[in-house]
Amino acid sequence: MSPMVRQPLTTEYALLGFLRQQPMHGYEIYQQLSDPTGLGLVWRLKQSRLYGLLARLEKEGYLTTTLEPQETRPTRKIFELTERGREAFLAWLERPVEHGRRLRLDFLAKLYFARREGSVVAQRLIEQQRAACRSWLEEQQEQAEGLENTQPYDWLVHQFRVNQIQAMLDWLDVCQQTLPVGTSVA
Amino acid sequence: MSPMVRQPLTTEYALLGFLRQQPMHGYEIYQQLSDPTGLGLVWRLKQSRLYGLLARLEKEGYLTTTLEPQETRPTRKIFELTERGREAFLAWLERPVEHGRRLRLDFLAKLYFARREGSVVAQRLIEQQRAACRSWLEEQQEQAEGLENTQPYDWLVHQFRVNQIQAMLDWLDVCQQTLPVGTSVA
DNA sequence: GGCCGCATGTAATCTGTTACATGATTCT
DNA sequence: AGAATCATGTAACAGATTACATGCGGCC
Repeated sequence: MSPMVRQPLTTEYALLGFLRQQPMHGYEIYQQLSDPTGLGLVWRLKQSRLYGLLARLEKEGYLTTTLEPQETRPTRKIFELTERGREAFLAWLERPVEHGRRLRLDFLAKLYFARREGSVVAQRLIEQQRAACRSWLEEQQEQAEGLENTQPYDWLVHQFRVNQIQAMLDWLDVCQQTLPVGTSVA
Repeated sequence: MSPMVRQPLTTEYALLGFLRQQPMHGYEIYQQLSDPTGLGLVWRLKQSRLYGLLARLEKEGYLTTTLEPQETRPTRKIFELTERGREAFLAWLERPVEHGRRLRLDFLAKLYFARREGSVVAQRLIEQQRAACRSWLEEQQEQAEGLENTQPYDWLVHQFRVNQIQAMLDWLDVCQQTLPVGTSVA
């Protein structure tokens, strides 16, 4: 049996994402992700949990820290991405989510960071996700076939999913259209 | 400070729902809810967890048990709804869910049991839920207003929600139309 | 005098998953 | 011989929320 390496949670990837721009201490990250305009609209994280996740990410080698003492306030712990952290983040950023229920939080978080990376990255992510959604849609439509009269409840369940996925596809279309094409950000 | 009585989880209401029809032992409930045609399509529950939840529901007075010894197999524990359990279940059944993310599991479970109660109950539930969805939709549309050019990410987030809610409303419409009108089941 | 902002955490509790345990019977 | 079915659970762990703890400075 292999030692089984833990994958970071979406929340953790988001923390790595904030540090892409520049090193920051915990409280500063907290303020950025709490911004009700921006990721705060989608994602909520308690302060205590934030510190716990940062500590774990450091332990697992995604982050390094340096201490910055202050005169009157508690010493700041400045977090910085390691190479491992940078790679893990970028790999996460281009993977589409693997289930419809993951659009609401995970995909919206990916989109937030992908847009920061520039519209090439964002367009690629959106296209990947569209492909995944199309394949889910087909699957659900197949499974719904012929059920309408024999298993009305099952049919309704599949119809629910079909409608939700169709709405995601329409929305991804809007995303694609509102993004500038092919610009890359420093 | 009041003692703060715990509300059952959706999973627990579903267990109460199965016992609406007749008293059953744990393993029998497990089989019914694992039926891949029916609730099993929506809800998954591990056996060990099932027994834990049943024990808690009994402790909290929603269920009573009687033991039924068997010759060769372990003694069965037959669960039966108490009056308190019956009331809690019926009250849950007519409450719409209070957030869009709850449609996928919670509402589909309610619908499953509401249909068993008869189409009067189901129609009422659906109508309640439609009203809730319409109010969410308005709220999201309001919040999206004017954001398209100033806060493109926030606008996309609201558009995502608008699309999802709109798809729910369309689907609820289909539900209403496929149900027989005003029939009541014994 | 009391609350908010800065800056860090620990501890308890709850929900849920995974793994393990038992032991007879029937099916392949 | 081995797997599946019947029928019950316990124990360990992981994720997430809630509450608690500390301590200074500035604002009303």
